[in-house]
Amino acid sequence: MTRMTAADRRSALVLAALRVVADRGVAQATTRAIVAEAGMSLASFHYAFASRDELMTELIRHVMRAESTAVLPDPADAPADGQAPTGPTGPAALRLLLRHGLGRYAEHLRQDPLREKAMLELTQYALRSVEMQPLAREQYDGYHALAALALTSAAEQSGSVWLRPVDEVARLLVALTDGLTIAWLVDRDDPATEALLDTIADAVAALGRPA
Amino acid sequence: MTRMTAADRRSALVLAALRVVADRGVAQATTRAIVAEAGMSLASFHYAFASRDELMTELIRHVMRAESTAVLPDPADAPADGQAPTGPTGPAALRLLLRHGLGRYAEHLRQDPLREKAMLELTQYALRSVEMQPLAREQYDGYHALAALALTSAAEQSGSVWLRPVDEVARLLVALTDGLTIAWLVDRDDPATEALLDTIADAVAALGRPA
DNA sequence: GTCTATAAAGTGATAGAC
DNA sequence: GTCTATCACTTTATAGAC
Repeated sequence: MTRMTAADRRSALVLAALRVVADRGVAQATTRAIVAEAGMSLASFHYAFASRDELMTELIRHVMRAESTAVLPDPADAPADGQAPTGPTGPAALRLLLRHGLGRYAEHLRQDPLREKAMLELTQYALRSVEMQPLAREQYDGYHALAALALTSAAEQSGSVWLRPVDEVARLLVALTDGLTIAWLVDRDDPATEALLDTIADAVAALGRPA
Repeated sequence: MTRMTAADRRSALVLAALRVVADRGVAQATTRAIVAEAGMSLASFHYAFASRDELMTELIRHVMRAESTAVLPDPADAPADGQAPTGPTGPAALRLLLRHGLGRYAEHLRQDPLREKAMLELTQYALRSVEMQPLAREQYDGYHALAALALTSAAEQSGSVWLRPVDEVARLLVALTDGLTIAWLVDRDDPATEALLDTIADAVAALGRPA
């Protein structure tokens, strides 16, 4: 019917696949379900992709890129590199910065739970395939680097230093977000999650001290 | 061929299904794969279970029961209820108790990574089904209760009290184990995981103080 | 009770008309 | 390039012989 470039068709199929995975899960993301969501014929799928696995690989690559930017703090909120702290400093300030960042993630999770559920499923899916496992690894390397950046920025902004290497605190932070995501997806307990965010902020802030 | 009671056959199929899920994933745990693993015919499956979903429900129920006991500390290590601390006390003792318990979990994970991968997959699977979702919720309620018990015991043993409600610290601990499990399954980075355990012990111990 | 054989539906992928 | 029609295979589940 409609003429599209192969690249446009691939990207449309990837986006449709993401919606299907989010709504119904990886197992139900069949080629037929995906082309129906994209409004294409089955043959168009195989014109754009050699196989379902090729699409899944591209899908995983796509969500990993998108996720990294989605969790990034608004650049307007961050001070320029190497600048001196502008607001209040000390342990309480560090704790507040952490609490604020965590709250933003929780809000993101509540607003689009299917998306985070899909991310977890896609990670598991990648872990089952030798070809895709490196993608999962790259993704988590990216998360760790991103968390390290955010933690360094928070320390600078609050005039603090970390008592442990920032990479280790970053791994802790990533583990915490994964864990709180699963916990919330399982019981959807908002008050418990808010309390958890407070507890996390306390615990992580205890790993810093005034510079 | 061999005569078995229906209950025996069901339990044999559940155990076979767990092996298949661990080795090849939930998606590959077809009825055929499961009966092959159990050394039965396909018809025997449907004699014992009405459907594949009925088996999966029973499998999830089974692993949840088993997991709770697997992570429990050796009763020989724990002092009797309400007893006064016997060893060293104070923040360092609390941190050491936490680090020890975390180390035991990490060892469990390293020794049987497929099992923990299967647990995560089964949780996701349960979250996709309205009938099985309550099972996931029960499982995590159980985890939280178990973690609260372990944390209370650690505080008693080290003569400490928690600065936050123990249920909140418990939720933190469960989130951390889930998160570190995913991180390790993704990159299998043992040194980073050991460092993470140290960092976790520091951060969580900071939530306690001497009684 | 346990088997073999098969039904019924779904899957990824392709052929061939246009 | 895009479609319909179909192939070859796998899936869950059942029928019916023994």
